[in-house]
Amino acid sequence: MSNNSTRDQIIDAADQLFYEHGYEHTSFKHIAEAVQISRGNFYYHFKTKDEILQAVIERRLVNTRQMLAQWEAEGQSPVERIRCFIRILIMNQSKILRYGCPVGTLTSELAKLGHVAQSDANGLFTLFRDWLVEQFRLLGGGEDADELAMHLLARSQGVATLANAFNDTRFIEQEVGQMFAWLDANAERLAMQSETRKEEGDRCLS
Amino acid sequence: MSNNSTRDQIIDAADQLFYEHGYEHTSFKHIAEAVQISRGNFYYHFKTKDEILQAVIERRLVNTRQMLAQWEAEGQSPVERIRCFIRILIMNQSKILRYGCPVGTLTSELAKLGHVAQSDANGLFTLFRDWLVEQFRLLGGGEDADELAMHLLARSQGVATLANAFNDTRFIEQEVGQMFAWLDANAERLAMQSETRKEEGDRCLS
DNA sequence: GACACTTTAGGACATATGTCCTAAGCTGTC
DNA sequence: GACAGCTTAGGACATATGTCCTAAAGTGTC
Repeated sequence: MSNNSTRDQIIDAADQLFYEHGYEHTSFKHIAEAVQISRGNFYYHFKTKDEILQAVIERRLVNTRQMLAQWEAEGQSPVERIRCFIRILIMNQSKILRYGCPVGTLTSELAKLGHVAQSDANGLFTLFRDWLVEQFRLLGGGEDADELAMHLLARSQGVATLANAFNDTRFIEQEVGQMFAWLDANAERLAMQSETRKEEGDRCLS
Repeated sequence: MSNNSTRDQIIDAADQLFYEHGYEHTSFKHIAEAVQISRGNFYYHFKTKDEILQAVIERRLVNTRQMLAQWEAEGQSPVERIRCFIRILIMNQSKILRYGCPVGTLTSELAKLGHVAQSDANGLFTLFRDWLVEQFRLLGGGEDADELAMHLLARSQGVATLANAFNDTRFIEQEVGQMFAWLDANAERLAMQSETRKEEGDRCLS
């Protein structure tokens, strides 16, 4: 999706800097220096700071969609796919310890700034939410699928925030273990429920 | 704790503005205008922006300690006290929907800025953490008390972050209900465990 | 009323920032 | 080689910001 064009390099650098130092605290100059181009050149590609933010969010949306699609393509069970989601906390451990969750911290900042792009950034959350809802539905979650999805999303957000504040690796591992257990328990419960429902259906038919 | 002195008014205004718009996005001018004083007068009370942040954090620490002490003074059971903590999400609902958790968003921002006051802000988390640990210990949590405290802290953080992003009141209520249930289940479990331990002790004595 | 101390007002100053302009360099096509 | 279009460099410009200075106003004490 991203080649080596100046424009893409700018988005890459901005993406990283926004994550590490926040949107507001990142200036044109910072980004230009990171890419080693002049501010004038920068302006040629992006007229305003909002434009870069927009591009960064769009790239993140694309990358996230791609990641979710890959998890699906790997053809595992819904439970295994949800485990992939939980495992992000482990995979991105060191970054999370230092800068928190890229999605959560960005939406929080934009909410405080009253920035117009806030709803676009929220789209990142929605992406994960909808995907998780789909997985829980496949597990037989039915009406509860959204509640389960939001619950898991919230758990991982909280873990990222506290792990960042306390700089605590062990806490992440601890909570990830609990989330796995929670997932297994719910998967089993939902399987049993749909089993029961099937039997009831059979009884009605006979 | 806070009287009506100019200094206190400044801290009040800064506290609120830092929460609503973020530390970096709040300028000397914003605060001065909120208090309706000149920038010169402002400078008389606080030489640097860091000094105001320090004062705001200290005030928050004092207020939080006071709140926790009050929960204890009301002389209820540890479970009821922990419920007070969970209920913050309900009490401060409208603010959380708009600006997220005051503690979590501040520590996140300071972490990104690499600000020296980050550790002081983390003290706010530590305050809640230690207090919760104490409550869970009273419930018989023993070794697990810290894990339970951190878990609850993380859950409420996650709820605040997502409620803010999705501007969703119902989600807060939903999750608060689940946290209450989680608390009751754990309180019961811990009570049974310490009961068993007591019986084992009795058996050893006999 | 004189004096010392605290508090306030208003603006100075250097720096940083977002935005914008102009001229030069590069690249491919005829 | 000429030309057009894309890309880049460098700096201009107005504004905002954190910090700092000086003078005046207010306040209480003797």
